[in-house]
Amino acid sequence: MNEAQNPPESDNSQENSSTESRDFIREIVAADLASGKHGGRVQTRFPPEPNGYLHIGHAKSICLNFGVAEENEGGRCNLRFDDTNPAKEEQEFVESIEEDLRWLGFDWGQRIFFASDYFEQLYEYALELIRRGLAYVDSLGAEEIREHRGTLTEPGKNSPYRERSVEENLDLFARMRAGEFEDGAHVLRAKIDMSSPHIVMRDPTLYRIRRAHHHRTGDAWCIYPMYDFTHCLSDSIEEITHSLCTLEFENHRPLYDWVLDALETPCHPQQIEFARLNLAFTLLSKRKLMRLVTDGLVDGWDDPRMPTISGLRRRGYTPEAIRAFCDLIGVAKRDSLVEMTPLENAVREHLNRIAPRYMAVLRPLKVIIDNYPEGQVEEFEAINNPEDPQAGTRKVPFSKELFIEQDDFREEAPNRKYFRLAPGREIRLRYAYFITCTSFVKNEMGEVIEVHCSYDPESRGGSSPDGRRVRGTSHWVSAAHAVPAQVRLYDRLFTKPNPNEVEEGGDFTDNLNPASLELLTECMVEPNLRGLEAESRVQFERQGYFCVDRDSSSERPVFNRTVSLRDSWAKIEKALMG
RNA sequence: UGGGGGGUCGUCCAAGGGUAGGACAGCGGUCUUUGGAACCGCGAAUCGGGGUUCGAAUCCCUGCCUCCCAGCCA
Repeated sequence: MNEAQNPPESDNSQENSSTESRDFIREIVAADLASGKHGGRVQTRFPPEPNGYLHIGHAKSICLNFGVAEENEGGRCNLRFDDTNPAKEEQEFVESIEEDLRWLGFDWGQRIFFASDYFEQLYEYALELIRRGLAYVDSLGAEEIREHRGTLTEPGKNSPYRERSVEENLDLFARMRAGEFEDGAHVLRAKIDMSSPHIVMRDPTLYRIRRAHHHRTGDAWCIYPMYDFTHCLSDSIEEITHSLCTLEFENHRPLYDWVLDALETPCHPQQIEFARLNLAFTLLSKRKLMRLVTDGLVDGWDDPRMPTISGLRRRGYTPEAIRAFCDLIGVAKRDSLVEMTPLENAVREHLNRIAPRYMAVLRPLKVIIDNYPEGQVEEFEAINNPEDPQAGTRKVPFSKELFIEQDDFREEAPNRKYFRLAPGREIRLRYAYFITCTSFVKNEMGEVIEVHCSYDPESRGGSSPDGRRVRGTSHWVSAAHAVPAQVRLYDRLFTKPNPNEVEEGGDFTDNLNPASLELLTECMVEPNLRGLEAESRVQFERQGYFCVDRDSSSERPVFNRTVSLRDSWAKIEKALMG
């Protein structure tokens, strides 16, 4: 939440120099600016429909639209809710969208608009279209309209109502508005060309009758304008110069231009299409994300496994990381499937710079230092962030009984490259002492439950006066001081790069990863980790970046793993095992 | 079989007739009190076939592959 107050990253400011390559959209904007095409203005807009939560795919569009505006002198970007379908839209979504946008670090000043604010104007435009003989009221049913539309390869047929007089159309349309007809009894259509090879041009529907409560206009209207009619006119009303949208709207551009050419409008914005983001192992479709939420397949829109902005936030992502990611992937027209790695890498990169370090043992194994005085407690000074000296230091208590990570001990060292604890092996406890394993204890299940060590008092602080080399360093928590915590480890939501790839008759939920959440309830963390604010982001040394969940309490902190640290030992081990 | 788009390293993005480049991933190394970070180095691509040209990722022809469109959704 506090990030919203931070100015956007300016690290890349030098990349804006003219020698840097620009994407094709910025290229067009620059050329238009140079030629004075839109009177030297740059005005974009981000036009979400409030029918779901924003996701990382929207972030791409947001960064593009707000970015293009920001980069140009006097450039502006409007926030406009495309709320023309009352059946799907809700106030909750309007609020979440604004919140996510602000959190991402964008500002639209007073320029927040709603397509529904233009309903009256839009209605006037429709009247004008009718007067010009360019629109008519069709009384065919939905089914019949579909039949008349033809197919991809066959032209459509004119509706028998196509040649109604202007007067009759005006009268009917007014009565549609007045509520004289049942839902679906009539529609207003543009009169274009039923034999057009562009299906979108075969007399597209402009208005439909729909008695539904609208989140803003309430019951004031029973007719609602369609996207194709609304969007271009809204753009024009707001004097947008460049209307950036995704590729699936490329087919609609002839209609976008037709409407604006058919009417006298303030201006004629240029629609430019770019490829939407696809992210491997997840889904970027509001409809499908909604399904995950409503079917209880995830824990709400902000489940940390969700690719939503709110999910990423709860997962521990930063706005800076998301923006850096959007920067990295670029903008083009070709379909692509972006790997998860650059996203993870972006957050690692940012968190490495800002996240304070702590020690936390996720899967504890008891270590007893036999030659350490019973009852003695020492405090060691630990560096909060080696990347940031300003972050200072903290004290961590140490005593005879500790917890280390189960992974940091083996009954037998597997190979020469293994630097961790094993009988006879010496390791360093971070910031503390060198210890050597002398023995271990197993339970009746054959599991190691206790490791005995001796320590070298000379190695206090983590280095030995004789200069002997110790390759392995383990993090640890003093048993007597440890705070029990819960940690949630997240993995990819789906098992396939493209979750939509399913067996005949199946659907995307078949590809849900059953292991996307692993709950660790026995974790032991250093006392300094108690009482952090929700959404605090930290690094657990040697493990990864974690974020304090809102379910956290000071008796029982709860952490979500944002992303693990790069783990080159895991790679070595994997390679060894073939 | 209609119309509209798109095909460049594993991935994402450049090069707009003149040495195919960057980022990420990968691999190798240096350093290291996080097997983290940082730093250094190495491999790796123009969808196919013709043509124009001294010279083609780029221009022309042709073929192939792929995405989008038949909502009273956006």
